[in-house]
Amino acid sequence: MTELLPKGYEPKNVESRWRKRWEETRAFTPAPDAPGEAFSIAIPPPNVTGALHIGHALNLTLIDVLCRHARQKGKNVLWIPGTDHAGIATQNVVERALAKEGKRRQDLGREAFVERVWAWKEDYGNRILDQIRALGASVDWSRLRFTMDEGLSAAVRKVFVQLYHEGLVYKGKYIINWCSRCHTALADDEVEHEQQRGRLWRVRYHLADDSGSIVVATTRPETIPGDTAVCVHPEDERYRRIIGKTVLVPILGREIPIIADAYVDRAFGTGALKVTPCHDHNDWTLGNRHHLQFIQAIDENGVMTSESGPYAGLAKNSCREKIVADIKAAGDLPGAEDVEHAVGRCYRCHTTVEPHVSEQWFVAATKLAPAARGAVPELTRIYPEAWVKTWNHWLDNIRDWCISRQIWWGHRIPAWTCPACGALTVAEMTPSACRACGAGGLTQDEDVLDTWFSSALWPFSTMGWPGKSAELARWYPTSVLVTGFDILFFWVARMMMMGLHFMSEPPFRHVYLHALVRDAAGRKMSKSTGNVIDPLAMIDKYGCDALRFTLTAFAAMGRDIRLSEERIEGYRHFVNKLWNAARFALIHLAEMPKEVDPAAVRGLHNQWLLHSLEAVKNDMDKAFTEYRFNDAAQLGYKFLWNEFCDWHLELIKPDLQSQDTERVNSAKYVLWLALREALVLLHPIMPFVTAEIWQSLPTPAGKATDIAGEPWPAPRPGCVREAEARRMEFIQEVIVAVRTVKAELNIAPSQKTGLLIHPADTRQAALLETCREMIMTLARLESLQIGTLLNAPKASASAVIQGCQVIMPLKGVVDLASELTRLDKELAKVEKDMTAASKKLHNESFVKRAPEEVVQRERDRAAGLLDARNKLLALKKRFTEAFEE
RNA sequence: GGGCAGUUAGCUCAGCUGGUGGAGCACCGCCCUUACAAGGCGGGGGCCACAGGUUCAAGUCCUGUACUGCCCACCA
Repeated sequence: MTELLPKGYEPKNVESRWRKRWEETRAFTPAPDAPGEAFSIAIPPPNVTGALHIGHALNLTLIDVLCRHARQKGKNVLWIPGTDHAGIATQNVVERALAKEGKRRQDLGREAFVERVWAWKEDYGNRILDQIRALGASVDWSRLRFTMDEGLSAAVRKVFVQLYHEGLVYKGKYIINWCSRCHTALADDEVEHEQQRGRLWRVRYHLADDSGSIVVATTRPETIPGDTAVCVHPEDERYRRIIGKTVLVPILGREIPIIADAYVDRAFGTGALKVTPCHDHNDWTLGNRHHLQFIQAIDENGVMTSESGPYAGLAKNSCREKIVADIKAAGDLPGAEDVEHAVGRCYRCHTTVEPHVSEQWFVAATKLAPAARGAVPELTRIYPEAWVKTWNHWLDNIRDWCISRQIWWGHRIPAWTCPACGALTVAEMTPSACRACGAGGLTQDEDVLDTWFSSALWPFSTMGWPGKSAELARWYPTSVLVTGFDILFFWVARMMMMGLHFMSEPPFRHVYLHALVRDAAGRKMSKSTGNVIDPLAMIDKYGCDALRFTLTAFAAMGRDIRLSEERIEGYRHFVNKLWNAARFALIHLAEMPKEVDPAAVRGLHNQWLLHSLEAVKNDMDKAFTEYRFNDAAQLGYKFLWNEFCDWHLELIKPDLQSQDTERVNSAKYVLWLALREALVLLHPIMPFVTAEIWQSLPTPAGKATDIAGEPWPAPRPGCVREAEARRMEFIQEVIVAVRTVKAELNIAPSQKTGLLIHPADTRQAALLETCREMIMTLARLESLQIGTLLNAPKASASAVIQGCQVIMPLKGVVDLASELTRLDKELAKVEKDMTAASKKLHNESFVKRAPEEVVQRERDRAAGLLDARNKLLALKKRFTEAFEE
């Protein structure tokens, strides 16, 4: 005996109960030797910096939908959860927290500071795990990972050491991007370029031999103390004769050469460029090509160095003001103009990034990239495909990846320097002696690795690599990577490079890049704009299933999602609709109904619903497999609401009251079957409400089970019945026609009327006769005659459906004029369609060149329209006569 | 400067390989019909951004234009 569900769906208790149950029964902890095709997904590990945002909610929902669907399809599914230590980002938030106590990390010292970050990680990391739970993510908690846990750290060291010995990791002095606030080097893609208004100054450099001068254009006059050349285009007639001469650096008076290089754009500025190899990426290249001097004028704190003469000790911005003033005073500033130019900013703290020369560690991405590029699309497919071009372009133009960071939170670089001979020892374990000379007392490199270095190993490091784990054997490569396109390069490309190199197989078969979640106005959500939608608050307010359904329904490939609270509220109605449909069903399914053969079930409406069910089963399955999440959601929505609730539940109501037990059984069994399967179809998207209802449904075995373990319903070919479905649709059209007539004539739906139907042929007549009760109930009729309209009163409202005439006698109260307007409207529509059809059919080339089947369809249509028009005209004539009488 | 998306009903968006333009929300009207008013039933509303082209036939394919958004890029 099942209990009645409460009147309204209350998500809170239901959700927490199921969360707990699934975790306790280890429902999502797969055994490597369990049967089924392997299916695995590595979670994009959220940063332990703060709370999950709506983008995470989208990401986790989509992954969960795929995982639950894969389980339904009998696959052996592994979804490993975890979090990322997020080097710079986490260090920054902890430093900010420290600042509130008036402390800096240096006050604590490295060890104490790192401990403090670990404490933060415990706290916030756990909050994030709870949020993953809240979203209903069916992850395997027994395999939880963190990028800095022991196993993953071992993987990091192993990878670093091996790449070092292969020459794919190297240390070198290069120009890198320096954030003076985070006090660390950044990789190229950690710099965000932003158009900014700036000023372009023209500065005169005098020739050393006093034979003239050359004017260069610069946006960064504070770098003048670092100038080691002036560069012009070799074919620039204006400067040709002075190439090779020397000029004096303004104010400082240092003598530097004029060089020529085709890199210079003659049309820009004055066509002459000052070269500062230590403070500009291009100038660095020029400096190397022309063997220039390298002078560091700005230090890592953004302060002018001793090389800057009178400006030493000034902050770079003050230096700029002062040097411009000084040059102007010297009469060597012939002009200045406003320009738009790109400025690099730190992606973590938005401080302007300074190109800086220093010794750093690099991964030879240039050598690893070709394999990664080649893997797509043969070994790994990217969805949507539009991203493949971007992928290729990025990998083709890649530069070596700077991986050392001058911060404290992260994987310390496993490289030690010998105090005796200065040699480097790179090893997985702390070495006791120098590799070169055997001396002891080695000191470890102070730097840590870029956070993306460990993320790059995630798909295999989480499965136990470098050990030979059962997980790796069973589940690597992962089936699909689901992530936002914003980390395509940071993460996806690097995983590909590392995966191919260390596992000889790509880390994933598919990459599904989902959109960004924006606000209703299309703006990026951010705390500063104040337009964030907090997923937890939404779950609290509307329930997890409503949020999940909304995100799924909006996840159309290749398009951003504009989300607003109203949308979530809207889909909550759908969750509730399902709930109430189930309540109705349960009233009649107190006990398991007697089984009937679905392929031989009685009743056109039952056959129709089972036919629809076959279609939606098939279509949704396909949509899930092809990552068309929005289609899957919509298919489920339509089936449940429009077909199951709006039609079928209404159609079986008379059955359920019937004395005919076979009829009652058929209705109940189809109701049971359709609801049951609909729940399974919707379960990947709405796990909680479906689990709760499922549990209340009777089963043949008599006891409640867990829908999470229920397979995707098998196809039932015997239920595919095109002809019966078409017939049912005809009956529906008739019913809608009656309702429309009533509504438009302002007859209350509840007011029962009589009806006369004149079928177009005997086949229709028979069909209508079998569906007499359905029509009477759903159209709310007090009487129904099926036959000729000879004895119909002339004062009748009418409609024509597939040649079938539907006549509703009007009683005194009804407004006769509005029926005339209605008929005219109907006629106008038919005539418009007729004109279009006949125009087509009178077009010789159409008849001659279009496929026969298209032409025939058009002919049939025209014939149908003509018939409808004639019948409507006749009806109108009768009606008009009645009106006149 | 290059590249990639997008432009369809008031709003947010579907529309696959070309063959009578859809959904949800919003709006209007009638209904508390015993699962659901978070509901039922019905309705109005679109020269599918613009201009060409291919085709018997174009929202759909091609070319160009205009906006919008994103990505990449060393023009000081």
